[in-house]
Amino acid sequence: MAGLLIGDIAERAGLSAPTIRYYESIGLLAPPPRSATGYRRYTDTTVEELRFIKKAQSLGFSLEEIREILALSRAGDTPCSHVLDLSRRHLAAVEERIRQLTRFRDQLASEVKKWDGEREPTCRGLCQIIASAEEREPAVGDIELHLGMRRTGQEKTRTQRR
Amino acid sequence: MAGLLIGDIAERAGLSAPTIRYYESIGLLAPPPRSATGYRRYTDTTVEELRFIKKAQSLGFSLEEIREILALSRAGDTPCSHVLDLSRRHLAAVEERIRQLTRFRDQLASEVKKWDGEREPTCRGLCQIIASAEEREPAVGDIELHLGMRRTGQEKTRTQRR
DNA sequence: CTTGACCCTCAAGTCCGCTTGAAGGTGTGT
DNA sequence: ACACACCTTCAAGCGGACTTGAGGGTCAAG
Repeated sequence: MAGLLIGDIAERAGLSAPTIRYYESIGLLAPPPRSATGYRRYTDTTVEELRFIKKAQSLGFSLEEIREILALSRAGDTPCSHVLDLSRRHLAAVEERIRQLTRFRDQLASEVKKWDGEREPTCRGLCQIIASAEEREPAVGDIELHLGMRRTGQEKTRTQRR
Repeated sequence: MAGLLIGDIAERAGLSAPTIRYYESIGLLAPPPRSATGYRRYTDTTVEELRFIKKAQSLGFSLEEIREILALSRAGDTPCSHVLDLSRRHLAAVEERIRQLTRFRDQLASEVKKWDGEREPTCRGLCQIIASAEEREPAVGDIELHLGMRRTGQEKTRTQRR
């Protein structure tokens, strides 16, 4: 009787029950105690954890990173250069992304505004904005963040033949 | 003899040969002429197209959207409300994302700065930043852009029982 | 004429974050 | 007793953007 069913915390945290089982299966969430008949029994703290996960996710952390963060945070308040590293890498990635998106937004906004008025929108306009966008050269050791940057595959260098 | 091999344009555009074949297979890239022995023969304009694709991608357009844009752009300079729609939706998504990332950056930056000085970094700090982040409620009709926002599953409402 | 670096196709695999389905057990209201 | 909304596990599927592998052909240099 004591404890919330999986559907209850799913509803409170705003995700589905299967998702919660999935999180447990990948070690993101600790397995909760079970009732005599095998039902998972949760407490409100799990709801908090789930909300934390959702927020971290929306900020661009992957489930893997969140798992790490949660593990570290459970380990306590000890100094932790790893967390600092993680944060710094995120910060750099976020700043670069903001810079890039801002430039894109400015161009796109001015184009949309131009169209909103009298002119007929043409595809050329949009294409030119894209074409003139600064190319982002993914550097070695680039951040593997999920901030909308697609991973770029490794480019095997061709051996010169001709 | 005339024309670049797939490996050549791959190298010049900065992607892999299989990727280029893949793009062709999904109709993103027009099938090039072939040599007598079946080798794809490209020109420099394909390299330009591939670079365009890369840029559009880095700005958050999906391959599907890029396909659309390219199709429209090939159709010429004709008025096109679809492009305007597409641009406006992108603009809204980009602005929301910038807003969100900026808030996150500010918090993260101040925390990292605090740690950079004298204090010992703790995991709690990072966790608190995340926990205090504003939750993004994905609205109905939310833009399906790939700007780092994860899709949220539909939440089936539980029927009240107890 | 062999070696080795390219090219071809087609199918299948990968990663992430889930969702969906099948097959079955539980708990409560009527 | 029955319906019905829950719960369980395990397996498979999905979407996007690729990558990898198998099996085989081509072309230029040594």
